[in-house]
Amino acid sequence: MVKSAVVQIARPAPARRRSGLRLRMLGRTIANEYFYRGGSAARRGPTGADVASRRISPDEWHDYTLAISCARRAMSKLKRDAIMASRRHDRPDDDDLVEMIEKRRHLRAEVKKRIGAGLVLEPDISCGAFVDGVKLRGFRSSLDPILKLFVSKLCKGRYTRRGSRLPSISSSRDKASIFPCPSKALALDDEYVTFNPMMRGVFRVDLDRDFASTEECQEKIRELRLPAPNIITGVSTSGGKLRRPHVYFVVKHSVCFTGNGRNGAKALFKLIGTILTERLAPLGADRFATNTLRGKNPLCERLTTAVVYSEPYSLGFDPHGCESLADLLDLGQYRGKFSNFGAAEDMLLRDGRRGSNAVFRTVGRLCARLVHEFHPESPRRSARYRANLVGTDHALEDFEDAVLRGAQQYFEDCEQLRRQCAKSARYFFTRYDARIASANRRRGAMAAEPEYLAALSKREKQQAGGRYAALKCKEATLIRLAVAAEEIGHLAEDIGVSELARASGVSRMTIYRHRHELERGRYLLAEMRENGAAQGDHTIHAGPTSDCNIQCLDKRDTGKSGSLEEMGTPGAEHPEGVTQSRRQFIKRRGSRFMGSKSGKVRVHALNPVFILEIPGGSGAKRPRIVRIRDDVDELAYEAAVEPTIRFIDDFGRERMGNEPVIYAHNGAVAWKNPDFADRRNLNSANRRSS
DNA sequence: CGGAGTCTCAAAGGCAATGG
DNA sequence: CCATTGCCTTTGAGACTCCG
Repeated sequence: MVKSAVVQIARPAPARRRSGLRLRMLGRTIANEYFYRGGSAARRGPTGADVASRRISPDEWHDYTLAISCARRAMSKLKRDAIMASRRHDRPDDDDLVEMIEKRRHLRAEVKKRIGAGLVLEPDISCGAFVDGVKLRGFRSSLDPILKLFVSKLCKGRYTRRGSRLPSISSSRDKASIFPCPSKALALDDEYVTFNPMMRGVFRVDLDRDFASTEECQEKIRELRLPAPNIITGVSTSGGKLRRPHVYFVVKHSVCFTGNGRNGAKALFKLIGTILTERLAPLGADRFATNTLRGKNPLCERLTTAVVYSEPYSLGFDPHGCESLADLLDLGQYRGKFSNFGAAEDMLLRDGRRGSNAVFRTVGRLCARLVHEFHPESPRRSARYRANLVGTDHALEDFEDAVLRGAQQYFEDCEQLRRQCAKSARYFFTRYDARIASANRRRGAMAAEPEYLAALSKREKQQAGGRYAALKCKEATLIRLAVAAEEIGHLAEDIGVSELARASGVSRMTIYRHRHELERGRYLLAEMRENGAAQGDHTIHAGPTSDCNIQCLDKRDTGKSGSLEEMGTPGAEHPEGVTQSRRQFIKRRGSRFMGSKSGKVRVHALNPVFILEIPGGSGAKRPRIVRIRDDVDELAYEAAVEPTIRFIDDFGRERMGNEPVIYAHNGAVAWKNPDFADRRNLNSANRRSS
């Protein structure tokens, strides 16, 4: 028994990965270190024969694979040894091992059966509705690229989380009992799945009401002036109603939610999730949703899935053509309206009322906070629009008024307050730089503006970083000058240039440059001391801070941006009332499932052309293309659905072998896979589908 | 002669991204 | 993780002129 276990353990292929020469070198070094046998094992890893002939024991094999895994994760030797020791400690004994191997063998067989023979669904009650049975092959995710992307937002089947040997994907037949499933392929047949909590790329909104159809659901969402969801999933009742659907928005690049993830991107992700729920509240979205990391599974064959928009979104601006949710939702208007945003600043303002120069400080903070709302170069679109409409001078006046109104909440109205407000407002307005504007400069270039930084391209971020660095450099010089002047005992303006240069250690030229900003240096010094005192830090360091919160959102997409072609605006395509929409042709890249010739699809997030609906149960064999817009002319419409029809062809071949593939167009006209063209079948299918 | 003021240009220096 | 690139101002050396 034990011997057979040994042989089984050795079955996995030797760790000859093609992931790089360096990796192999590292693995080999460690292999040598741990169990050098002076022969082939060290060079190419142990084989089954090695193990069988007892030249390498199962324990050693475990050590070997674990050592390689540690090396791949670039661990220190100390940590590696600790992990290996702990693994040795709780390694299963031989009987457990045999059981484990049996389980895995069974699992592999299940997966093989699912992929090969297909899925047999028994008639059953699913999510509170009866669904009839059906036999299907293949996976629903083959039908549309967005479904595949959705799958990538789930955990892998096994061993995804470091330090955890538990399967990380969970699935279940109902909402209440979720259980871990060791295979992703099998988990995707269940009604509920859990998303990857570490890399989040899916927004799930739960709509707690029934809809007559998916078209109605999409229509209601459109009426709320929201971008089209990528996927709508629910169960169809016998009356054809869509019951309590889950609405999904999928983001192309997931946001890292581990400890190392950037706070800006996390904040933006959470904010967008909150806003989507808030805006969908009229349709029954639960804004106190308990777990947004679990949702109805669009790939489950019992549920009805509608693909409304098959291009993924991005959080902020994406140079490669993904439409930005921040843009489509007009995030600027929500600033300060949700918890965590603006609350801390309110506290600062309240606390700032004490002290000798309270007016000066409070007005300054008010200005810093409000200037974004009025400046013509503000990152906020609404502010830019308004400022350009009324003109810069008028915007400045408005800004002064707003600051005064704000200050009156904290201080008695008097001439001195008005003067201070006007002076500070002018100061902030004239020195406003949108690229480095931030509510809290000490935190880095654009840390307090998640919606803004996400909207920047890589180049723009670099530019902003450069400007920010330069600004900090200048401020450091100003502070040095202020410190030197203080040591001399006069105002910097009253000290000779050469003397001040000698005292401060900067060049004369630099002092000439900053002659008119010496006062600002004093202000910065005072501010720095104040902040330092608040944090119990009495050393003065004028250097820049290093904790910038910038998440690279376009890091991995270095491919050619050739998939995006800006085109003219055809009249038939014009969505009324949607003024800022960008119309694009997005060319889908060809792949195995999309057909060999990729077509051009005219799509837009605010007004998609059609919905691809895959019903649950036996209806899964009959996907429907539902037209949801009347203002598109026939030719444009045909061009839009054509690639999708191609996908369905491939999908159908995979799913049903030689059975005819039927898909209804708009619920009335049916096309059939031309390979199986048969007029008679087509007509009967048409009757069945309508 | 030394301080004040001006100009030019290359180097510095910090931030963000990238690639191995 | 680390070296490197790209980016953007600031900075400083050095040269020059003017003036008391």
